[in-house]
Amino acid sequence: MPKLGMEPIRRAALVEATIAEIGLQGTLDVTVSQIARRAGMSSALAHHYFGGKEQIFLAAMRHVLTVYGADVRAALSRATGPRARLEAVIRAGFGTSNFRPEVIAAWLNFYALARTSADAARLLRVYQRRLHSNLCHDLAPLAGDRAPAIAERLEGLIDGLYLRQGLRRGTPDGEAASAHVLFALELELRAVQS
Amino acid sequence: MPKLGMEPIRRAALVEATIAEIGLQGTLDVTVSQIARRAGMSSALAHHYFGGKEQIFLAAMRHVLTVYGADVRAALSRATGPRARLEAVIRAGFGTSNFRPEVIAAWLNFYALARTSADAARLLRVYQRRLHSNLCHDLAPLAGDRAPAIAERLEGLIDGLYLRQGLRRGTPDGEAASAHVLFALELELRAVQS
DNA sequence: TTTTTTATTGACTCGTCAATCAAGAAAAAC
DNA sequence: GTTTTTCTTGATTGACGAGTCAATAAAAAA
Repeated sequence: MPKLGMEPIRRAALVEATIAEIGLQGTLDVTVSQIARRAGMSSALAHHYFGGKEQIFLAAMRHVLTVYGADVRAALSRATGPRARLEAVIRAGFGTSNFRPEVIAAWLNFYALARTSADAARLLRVYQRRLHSNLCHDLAPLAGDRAPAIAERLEGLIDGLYLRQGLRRGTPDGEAASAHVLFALELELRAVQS
Repeated sequence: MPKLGMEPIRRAALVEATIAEIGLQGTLDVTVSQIARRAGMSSALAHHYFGGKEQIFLAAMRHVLTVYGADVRAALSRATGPRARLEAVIRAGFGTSNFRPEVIAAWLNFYALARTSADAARLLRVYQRRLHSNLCHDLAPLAGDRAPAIAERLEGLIDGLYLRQGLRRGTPDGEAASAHVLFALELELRAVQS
C-alpha cells in the first residue's frame, strides 16, 4: 500500500529512531536493521533513502544540531541586552529538547564519531563555532578583548558538564548544570570589572 | 622459541598496543588482530592471555588510570599547602603522560565505553571520585562548605577542556588548558574571600 | 489502458571478526 | 630421557551485519 510523498516521513522516522536507539544502546554499534525496525520499515528501505549507515548517523547529528540551533535562536530573540543574551545561550544548551537522555547519549557518541568521519567533524565544528561566536559577540561589550578567553572557559565548562550528565544514569539535571555555568559567568564578569 | 615468564611482557605489550591503536584509528572499532599484530603476536595469544576483547580494553583503561594516579600522587608529594596542592592536581591531569594524543583519544572512547560496560563505568567512577576528593580536600581549608560546588565546576571544566583537545587534530596544548583551569580556580577563590 | 514513477521488502551476497582448538615447540621438572 | 608445563600459532567455526537486487504493488501520467 505505497502512498506517495513518503520520503520525508521515512527520513524523519529514521532520524528519530537512530537517536532513540543510540540512546538506548549507548553505542554507535547499532545496526541499520535495529534502527529500521524501530522506525517501522525494512532495513532495505533505510538504505534506499539514506544510502548507508554513516549517512543515517550524519542526518541524525544534523537534526540534533538543527533543533539546538533553533532553541538558541528562540531564546536569543526573547532576550534583551548582552547579559540576558549570554544567559539565554547558556540555558538553551541545557534546555529540555537538547538535554533528554537519548540526545545526550547521541551527542557523546557523535563526539567519538567526529574522530573518524570528516563530515561528522565538520558538523561538530559548525556547532562549536556558532557557540563561540554567540558568546564572544555578547561578551565583547562586557569584557572587551578578554571575551575570547572567557568564552573558551565557558565553552569548556558547558561541554564538560554536558559530558558528565551523559555518563550519569537517570534523569539529567539541566538546572544544576546551567546554574554552574551562570555562576562561572558571574565570576568572570566580576573579575573584568575590577 | 617460547621463553618463560612471557605473560607480563605480553600483557604490557597488548595494553600499549591497544592504546596506540585506538589513538590511531580514533575508535573502539579496532580488531583484536590489529592490536595483536601491533604487539607482535597472533590474535590467538591475545585471547589466551586476556580472555576476550572487552577485557583487553578494560586493562588498557586501567593502565591509563594507573599512570594518571601515579602522576597525581607524585605531583602532590612535591607540593606544600592547599593552594599548591590544588595547582598540582590540576596540572597533573594535563601533564605529558596523560595528555599524549593517543591517550586522549583512548579516554574519549572509554567515556563512550562506560555507557555500555558496567566495569568500564566502575573504573571511570573511581577516577571521578578520586579527583573530586582530591579537590575537595584542598579546597575545604580555602573555601569551607563551598568546596564541593567549586570542585564540581573545576571538574566540569577539566573534563570539557580535555574533551575539546581530544577533538582537535594535532599536538594538544596542555599548558593552555591548565592555565584556563588555574584561572578559574583563582576566580573561585577570590569570590570566596569577599 | 499502458507505462512510468515511487514505495517496499525478502532473500541473498560478501566480508569481517571474535573466539576456539588442535597441534607444535621449547624449557623445566622428574 | 621422559613427562609436564608454558608458550605459540594457523586454521577453522559461527555469527552477524552492511549493502544489493530482483520482484511486487500501488499510484500517477501518458
